[in-house]
Amino acid sequence: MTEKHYRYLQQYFHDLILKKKMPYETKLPSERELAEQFKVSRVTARQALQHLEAEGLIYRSNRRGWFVTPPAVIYDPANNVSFNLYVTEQGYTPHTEKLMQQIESANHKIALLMNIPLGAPVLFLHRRRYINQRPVLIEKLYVNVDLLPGIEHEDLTQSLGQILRTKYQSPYRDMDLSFKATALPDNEAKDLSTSTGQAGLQIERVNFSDDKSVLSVDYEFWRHDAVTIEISIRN
Amino acid sequence: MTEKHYRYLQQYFHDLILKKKMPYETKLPSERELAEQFKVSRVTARQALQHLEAEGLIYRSNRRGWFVTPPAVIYDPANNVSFNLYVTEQGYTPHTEKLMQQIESANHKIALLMNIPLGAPVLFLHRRRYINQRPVLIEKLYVNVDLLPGIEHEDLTQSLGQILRTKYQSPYRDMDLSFKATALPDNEAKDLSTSTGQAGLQIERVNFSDDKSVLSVDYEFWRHDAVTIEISIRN
DNA sequence: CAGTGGTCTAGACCACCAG
DNA sequence: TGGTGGTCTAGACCACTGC
Repeated sequence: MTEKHYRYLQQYFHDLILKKKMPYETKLPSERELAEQFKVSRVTARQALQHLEAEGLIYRSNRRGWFVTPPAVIYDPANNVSFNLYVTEQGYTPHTEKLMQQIESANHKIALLMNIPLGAPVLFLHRRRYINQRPVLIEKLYVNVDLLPGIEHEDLTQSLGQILRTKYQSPYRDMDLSFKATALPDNEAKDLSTSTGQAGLQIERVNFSDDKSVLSVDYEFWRHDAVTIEISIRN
Repeated sequence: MTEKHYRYLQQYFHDLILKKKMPYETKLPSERELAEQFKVSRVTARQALQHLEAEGLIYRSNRRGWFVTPPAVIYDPANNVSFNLYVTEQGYTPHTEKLMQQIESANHKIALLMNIPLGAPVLFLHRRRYINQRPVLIEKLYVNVDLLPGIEHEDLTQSLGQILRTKYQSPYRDMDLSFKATALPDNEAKDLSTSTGQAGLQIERVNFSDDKSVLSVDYEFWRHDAVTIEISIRN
């Protein structure tokens, strides 16, 4: 027996979804139903579902069930377009939720990056961002308040780049980017109402001003199936 | 009972590995041994191992066992440094294996990208690249032979960028990059001797010459735990 | 050949979500 | 409260690796 049982179930939904027979956000039958229909144990059905999840074709939401994944949004971190704008331009509906905002003391890493004293005040911003009501991104931002006085009184569900450009005449220019495919940490997985250990894409971004001082440091955790990064390098 | 059994095992090795008590490439005990030692079923032990794998702390090699993951290499696709060079510079040993090389007819997608007729000859190159004897990257390359006559007679285990620079005075300059965290396709998973559905990082790169013609199109599939992408954007 | 991970079963209870 | 996914057990056989 070289046929793997879970492959049937996987292939079945793989084909259905790619042929667009199942619209985005469609709920799949329950694991118990699938197990019965495909005459496999529930464990085997789950294995198939987990493979489909890894392929990015379906996702789970907490204990509510499995759903067909909508298309990934295309994101160019080097291009200073706000989340709200590029999501809208691609035909989706963005939404940003501020989970926390507070002035913190810079820890070692942040102090070093921003070239400020250890313990100096920085603005910490914790946001959750949605595409079509689906939470796709957790963002943790550290902002240099010395360079941007009063920033904490702005509407921080907006794009920071936007605020800097319009209110501070201090747009992002240069940046250092880092990407890593890794499991979402437990907290971020929970905030994205997915399961612990779920695959994700981690982005770190250090934003510099014209005079090369660090305006902000940005940590982003994306659902792996929600985003494709595209960057053009032009010399 | 709020304690999850698999968490004990996961935490145990998580701590051991982060405290560097287990050197890279150390083999873990077998799943059956772990199940017995931690008094859980083998299924539960496997779940813990899969979580550690998602974290990038351990990896599996075919049916040989589970091993501690070595550190990820840092890769800047925008910087024209060859694989051999940047791997070496970071203290590891690179190796490249040519799996296949042949002249093919351009399919629709490649013809469109390269702006050549459908069916025109292109050089297809299929390579596997290793870091410290561990296969980490599968590369599929399409090269514009019209612009680079004789390229098929070069030593194609070398960096293509290197060859272009030294032999053709036609270095890569501009490029379009795309990244996506996704499961490795079955063939690539097999070539990397990991399991199907394993998390990976997919990179697509279109390389342009000085006059904006397309020199090559590059598809890369990395083990997710083997690489961190770093790019600097300077305006 | 022995040992490994890969697949699979037929149950069970728990934690959480929605109505 | 009923249904969902999340966790878990104690087995079993298969496919492949390495000796």
